[in-house]
Amino acid sequence: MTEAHKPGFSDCNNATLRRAARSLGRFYDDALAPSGLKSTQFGLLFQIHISDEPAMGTIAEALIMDLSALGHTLKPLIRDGYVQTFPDKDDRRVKRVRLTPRGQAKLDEALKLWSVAQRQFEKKVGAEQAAKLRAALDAVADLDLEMPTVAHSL
Amino acid sequence: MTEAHKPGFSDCNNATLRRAARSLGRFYDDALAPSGLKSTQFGLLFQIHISDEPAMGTIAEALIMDLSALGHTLKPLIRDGYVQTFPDKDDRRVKRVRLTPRGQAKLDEALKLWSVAQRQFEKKVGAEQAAKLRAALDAVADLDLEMPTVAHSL
DNA sequence: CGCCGAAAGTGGCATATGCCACTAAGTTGG
DNA sequence: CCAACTTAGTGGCATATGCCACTTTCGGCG
Repeated sequence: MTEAHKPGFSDCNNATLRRAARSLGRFYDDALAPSGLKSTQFGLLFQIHISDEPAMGTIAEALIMDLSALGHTLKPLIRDGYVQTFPDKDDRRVKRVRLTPRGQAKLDEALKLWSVAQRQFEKKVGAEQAAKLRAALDAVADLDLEMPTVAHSL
Repeated sequence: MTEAHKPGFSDCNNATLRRAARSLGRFYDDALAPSGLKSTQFGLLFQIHISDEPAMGTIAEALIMDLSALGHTLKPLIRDGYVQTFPDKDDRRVKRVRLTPRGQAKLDEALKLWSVAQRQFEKKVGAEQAAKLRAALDAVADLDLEMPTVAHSL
């Protein structure tokens, strides 16, 4: 096996992932800056766009993010008039989300900026490689990881 | 499963990366929870540990994070007595960082928890695959991405 | 030596994210 | 029908990160 057993932190999958996320996030943020959107906001707007007036829980699940975190992240977008929420007709607990016309326009604007960054990235790493990487990341994200914590089976 | 993904533009490399980071981050956070450290804090402590009383700028560079962000992230760790800072002897602008004995102990404690999560992860995706993924992520993080920004003279 | 621009941090402000406790609203079993 | 449980969000609190505007030091340079 030729390698050490001692924990080399440089081998931490999570730390490596976060580091890459900071780096790439910065790049996409810069690209989107002219639109005034952060890459996270752009992603959120897009997710709403491709869904059909999704419930908050649905969005949170798709993005694998905490429901309350989504609620917080949504606030600036609501404040700026890009999205609006409305109660589900059948279940009053459910709050659905949709883009406003202004949000749609902003998304369209951001998409142009995004595609430049996206192309730039794929030019660097290769479209094929990028696709593989995304597939790997999706696989990781969808892993059903559980801590072998003994006392947690209830 | 239950993917709310539609083909096409939802192939944003950045969004995919963040999504995976949220997912994996939670897993490692859960694993480290008994120590009271977040995975980010653990990573930071470790980085300090493997460096030799690094300057803040050095740490920020290694982790590809904003210097001011590092400063903020460091605060809870200082407050809790895990790390301490001290001025560089030759350059009074430079602030160096080191673990306190207590920080070292906490890191040791966290390392045990971390290794469980790490092993769990690698068991799921395979050590080989994990290594490849980390390599790919490091490559992405170290890419010299530049926006083909149109105008401007520096 | 004294002014100037670069380098390293700090603080403030804003968004990103999570967890927890709590409320409101469906669901279900008796 | 009502109590108990479950589901969907909210609000508060804390950390994670970034950018920008300073402030303090350093390193030149005339």
